[in-house]
Amino acid sequence: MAKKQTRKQLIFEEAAKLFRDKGYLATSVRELADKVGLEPSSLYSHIKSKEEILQKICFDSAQKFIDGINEIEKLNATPSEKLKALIALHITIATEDSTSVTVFNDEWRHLSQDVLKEFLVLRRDYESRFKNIIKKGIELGEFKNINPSIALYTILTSVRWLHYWYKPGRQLSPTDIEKDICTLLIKGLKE
Amino acid sequence: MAKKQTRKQLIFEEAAKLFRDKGYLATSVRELADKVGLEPSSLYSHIKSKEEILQKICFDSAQKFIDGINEIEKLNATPSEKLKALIALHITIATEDSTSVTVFNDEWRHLSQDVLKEFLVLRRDYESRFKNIIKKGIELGEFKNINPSIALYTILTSVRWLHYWYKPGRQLSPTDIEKDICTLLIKGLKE
DNA sequence: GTCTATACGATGATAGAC
DNA sequence: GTCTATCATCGTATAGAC
Repeated sequence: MAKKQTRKQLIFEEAAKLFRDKGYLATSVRELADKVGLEPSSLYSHIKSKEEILQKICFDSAQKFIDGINEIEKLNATPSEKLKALIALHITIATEDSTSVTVFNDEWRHLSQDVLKEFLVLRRDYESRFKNIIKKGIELGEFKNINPSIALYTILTSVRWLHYWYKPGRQLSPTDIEKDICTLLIKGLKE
Repeated sequence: MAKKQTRKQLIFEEAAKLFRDKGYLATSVRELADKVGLEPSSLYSHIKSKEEILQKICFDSAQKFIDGINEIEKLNATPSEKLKALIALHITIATEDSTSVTVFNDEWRHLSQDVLKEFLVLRRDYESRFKNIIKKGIELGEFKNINPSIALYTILTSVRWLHYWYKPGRQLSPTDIEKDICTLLIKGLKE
């Protein structure tokens, strides 16, 4: 049932790759049409607009992070364990679906006003929940007393290069990467 | 002598802000002209092209990082101390000149082919020198034995959110931020 | 240096035949 | 659903008068 790739799916996939490689604005509808083997106008039988594609990518990715943090919050676990799970979540999403995540990370600002607003609400909410876990850890004395926002953003962005470096064929598996990044962020680089 | 702001300087400054806020491609020459109070065509008495501005921003920023690492490599210091100095360098540049750094970070890919190539050579060289300091630290047993590339990119990107969060008026000074980020990356979040 | 006027290509998107 | 034809708009940049 989910075996056959519809043309619509193909369009979204090729668009994601182009958006990732060149950026949303630098990707033309003509170029996308070319990639999927259609005339530009034919695309519009499948999509409403170029922005519709960006919207889907951004909100689908956002949903993955939200689903992840929903599960993690439910865990009966310490803040340390939750933080580890969050880092793992980011690494999993970044390695399993690197194309979408790149677009989600870098191109969201080209969403049109109303949609952008909606997107930023989701993001702010996610960040706030992530930060609460850090705060709780500090409160309980599990974490060092550093500024929670600084910790949050440092951790959030410190996995944002993965999509650009990680290639499925590499010697390092996502698990290896996760181990090193967790070590670095939680125990520090210093021996 | 450097007191008077020339119109050319004003153009570059306003362009940097627009590129930062909207992205290079989303910024039109018409809009830039409007910001500096000129007709679009008049800009071309001061600049050769829109891309010339992007080039200047990217290469000027690159030079700051290169100057910084030049000095740090000369220090008679341990890898730990050099790493701290490198993190401080990134934070200083990101807080003192956040506009340019944002553009440098996010918009370099819109440089045209030849210039882009040149830029990537500089970046690769910088990253390689940064990585060597990490490798040396691992070799000497000062740092944990984690993958040097992972450490490099985690550290590099972990200061890349600053320009978006840091406002000169904040309660936290660049020194405070530097302290927390260094603690997090070097000693880890865990107490 | 600044202006008005404009070239001219690329853009996202639509109309309507098949 | 796909095509050809086309639109309106906007992009960077230039020409030439003042």
